[in-house]
Amino acid sequence: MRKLKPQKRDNSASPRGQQAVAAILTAARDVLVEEGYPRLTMRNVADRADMTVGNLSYYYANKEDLLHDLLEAVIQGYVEDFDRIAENAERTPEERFEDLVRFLINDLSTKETTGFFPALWALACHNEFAAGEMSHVYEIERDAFARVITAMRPDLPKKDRDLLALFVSASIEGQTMFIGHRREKSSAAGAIANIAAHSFLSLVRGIDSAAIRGLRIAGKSGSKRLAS
Amino acid sequence: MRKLKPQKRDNSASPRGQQAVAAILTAARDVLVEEGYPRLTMRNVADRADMTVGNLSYYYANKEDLLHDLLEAVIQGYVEDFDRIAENAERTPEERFEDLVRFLINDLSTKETTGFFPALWALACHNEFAAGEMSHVYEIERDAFARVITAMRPDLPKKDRDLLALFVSASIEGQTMFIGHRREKSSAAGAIANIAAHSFLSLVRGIDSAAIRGLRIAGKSGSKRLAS
DNA sequence: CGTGATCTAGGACCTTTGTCCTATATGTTG
DNA sequence: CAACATATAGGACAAAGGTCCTAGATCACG
Repeated sequence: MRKLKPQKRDNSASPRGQQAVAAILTAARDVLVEEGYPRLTMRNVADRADMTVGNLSYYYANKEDLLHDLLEAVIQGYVEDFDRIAENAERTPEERFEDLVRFLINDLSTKETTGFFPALWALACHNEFAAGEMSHVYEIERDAFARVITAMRPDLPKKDRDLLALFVSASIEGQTMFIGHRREKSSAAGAIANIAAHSFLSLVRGIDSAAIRGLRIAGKSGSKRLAS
Repeated sequence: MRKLKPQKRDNSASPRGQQAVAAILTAARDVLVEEGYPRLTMRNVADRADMTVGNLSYYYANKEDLLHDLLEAVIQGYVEDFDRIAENAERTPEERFEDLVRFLINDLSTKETTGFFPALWALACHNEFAAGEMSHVYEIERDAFARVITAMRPDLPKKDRDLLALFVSASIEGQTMFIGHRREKSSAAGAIANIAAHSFLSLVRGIDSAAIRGLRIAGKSGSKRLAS
């Protein structure tokens, strides 16, 4: 949230000020993505935004406020993307499902996503606000999946559809560290997208509630669990 | 790596010293897991190990060395687990595959895993050594999967088996943030484990190279991609 | 033009942190 | 016991970082 000094409101947000705030948030995002959270310092952000610490602290009186606005702004960008895709009325549910999977996996390869999300996950472990923002963006993502899955499998209870959405969404996120921007397996991104589309589509098409509750069936010996 | 002063070798590692190093590494891991990387300071580690910074710096002259030993030690623990399971000769390949999936998902719920890995992922983005350790542990994990997949699907080319191992391994890691220790969906861990076992088993049993290369087949309209 | 709001630079400050040094303590070994 | 390696505490030091303050610059507008 913009700085609120006792005597000044940020209601104004004059054009110059808005531009400065935008530059600050972009600079902050770049620092976070390119150098990591420990290097996200007021001075580093100010330098990258071509201003001084003194000026930065005119807009953001403390680091916490800056981090809040930064997370909010970045998360908001992703939220808008999800909604746009999930609502594409020109596609069948199965097509929309595959669109979502491929869009998300494709997005993992961008420098911003590969750099931002691992930082967010780590931050969310010990920062209440980051945890909330993370919760928010993934709720939107799962909801997008859940709507499409509902169209594909109206027979499944809502609880099971939500679980499928959770599983698919989480599975896709997990690819980040491996096929993300400049990662070891980034050349496999295309094949992984194909496997993911195939695997998740088959899963949603074919699974039944019994399997989710762990009642074994098709072609397997009864599962004797490992001693943990 | 233990401190090597010019005049002293660490070849000795006397019993008292070994104990101190163990206490330091445990303390460091706890700080990282419970408070996050930014709070992993020499003083915090020393406090938790019930010693002074001066004494800590006798064992670790700098933070980088401490971080190296910490990551190495934690990673080594996981590596040993994977090998133990993948080599269990009493189980069929499909059983071993399911064992691996369920073991990994089960492990996500531990405080150590839920806290350590997100920190490692973020660290690996900008720290060469962390990237190497992360690469190492996942190589072992994928290799465990790849061996079992080879037994299940000897007909598939090695390249495809490796891709399946990558996809499965990454998908499981992605569950961490959601069903991990004290996470929003941790109560769904059991159902997610069932879905994962079902989904990944079906995938490995049924996929063919054509699907991995993106040649559409079963029951779908040809894929017109989204404009990115 | 001039007056008030907005913006900016520069620096001061205090705390945290990594690193280092020295004086003791503790243990081991001849 | 004497001598030596090992271990520990306590503090010093500089660098980095978050925060704050003040003096100007810039700008909108009457």
